[in-house]
Amino acid sequence: MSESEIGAGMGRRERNKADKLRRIKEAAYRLFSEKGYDQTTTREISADAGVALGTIFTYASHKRDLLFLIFNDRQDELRRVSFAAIPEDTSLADQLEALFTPFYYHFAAEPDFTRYLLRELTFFTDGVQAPRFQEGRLSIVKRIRELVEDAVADGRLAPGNPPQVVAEMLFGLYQSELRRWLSEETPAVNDGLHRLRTVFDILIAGLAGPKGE
Amino acid sequence: MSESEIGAGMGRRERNKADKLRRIKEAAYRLFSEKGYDQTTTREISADAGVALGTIFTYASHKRDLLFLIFNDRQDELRRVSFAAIPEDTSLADQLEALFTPFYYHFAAEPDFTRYLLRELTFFTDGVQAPRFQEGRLSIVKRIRELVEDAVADGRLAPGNPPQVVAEMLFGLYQSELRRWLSEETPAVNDGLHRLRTVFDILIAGLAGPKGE
DNA sequence: TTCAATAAATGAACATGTTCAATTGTCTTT
DNA sequence: AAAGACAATTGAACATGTTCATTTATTGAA
Repeated sequence: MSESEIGAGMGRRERNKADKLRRIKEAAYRLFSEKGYDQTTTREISADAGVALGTIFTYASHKRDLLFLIFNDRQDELRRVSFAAIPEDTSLADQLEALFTPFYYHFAAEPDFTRYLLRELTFFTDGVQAPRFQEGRLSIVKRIRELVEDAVADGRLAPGNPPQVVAEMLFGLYQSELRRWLSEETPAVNDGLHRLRTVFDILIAGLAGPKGE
Repeated sequence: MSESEIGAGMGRRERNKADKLRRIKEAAYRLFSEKGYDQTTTREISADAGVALGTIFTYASHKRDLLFLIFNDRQDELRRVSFAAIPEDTSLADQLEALFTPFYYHFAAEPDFTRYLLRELTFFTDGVQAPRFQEGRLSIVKRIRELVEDAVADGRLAPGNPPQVVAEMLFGLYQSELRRWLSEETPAVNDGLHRLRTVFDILIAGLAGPKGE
């Protein structure tokens, strides 16, 4: 299904394309990870992938787009795993922690790459690959919204708050926590998750406490 | 006090420097606002400011740094106004709304410039001007923390939550709201502030409601 | 198989951010 | 005032992202 899969039913043209795309992804990922995004030149990537310089720009509209090209495949798989890991019949905080855990493990394994990714993504929606990346984020917010709605439905959360707003708050807090966590030299998964859990617990319990403000 | 102020007690050298800096700031701001950050070249800025190309890079370490060079002066003033506007003897939500209101007005007046600023600032701490910008953000978090501590002290908020974490949550929510708000074509101050207020109210009241989860 | 049509790949040329050795201007000392 | 020391400025040279006219490869039709 994905354009990167090298199937048998493809003609020569498609097979060559898929192969070039794979080589470009591999070269870009390896170089970005080893030397850093800024220190890697598009010429190096093209040489390493065994394609001409211009070919890079038929697969990614610009260098930034390469980051998303690389990450999009992983994101699909990550999201699948992450959604599957959400337990039922438990608290919203438990569910959210389960949802985000795979992301923390993945990002901890490649903190440099993740930092470049986060840096380049803000307000960046043009390009060939970036829209697919943004879609992925939206689908996470959507899943969180469903969790919130379920929790409200069976009384684990109070009704009244717009579920979309609540979902965006939770995702916003995740993002700001992620940035803080990645600011550390070598972010530890447990630290990051623990802090994220704390933050979610505070939002659920509220700052005012049981008696209200 | 600020290096950009053109005082009388300066020698020729310092006066020339201050004047060049002012011209560079003005040219960069005008061009960024008119044509956008990406569409403005450093050559244009240098020509417009009446300095050589290389001179740009003695005041800003790179193009990105120009954004912070421009914004830092404004940020100082903004923060002064903003802190002064915080009312006492009222709810934390009111205080936070007052704190952030001047920022929303300022950003609404130059949404394009603000978008470039936000885009470039993530994980970006090197350069000559960027550190001062980051300091500004830290001092806002610090002020929020004080507000939280005061609110806990006189019983408007429940004790028990680490004030630093709470302050960072509030600032994180502000940032994510700001990004969402600026994603709109022409962001309206009232819409943005209303949504921010909603988000703060939800955090203060908690998702679980009075009875707890 | 041959040929036209189309898609893909190429890399030289260009655009633009950044560096730095050389130059110019300012200040301090005598 | 002159000279030496120092700071600031300069722009040519360089590095690197991106474009695009040209070339090459693949496909489907005759």
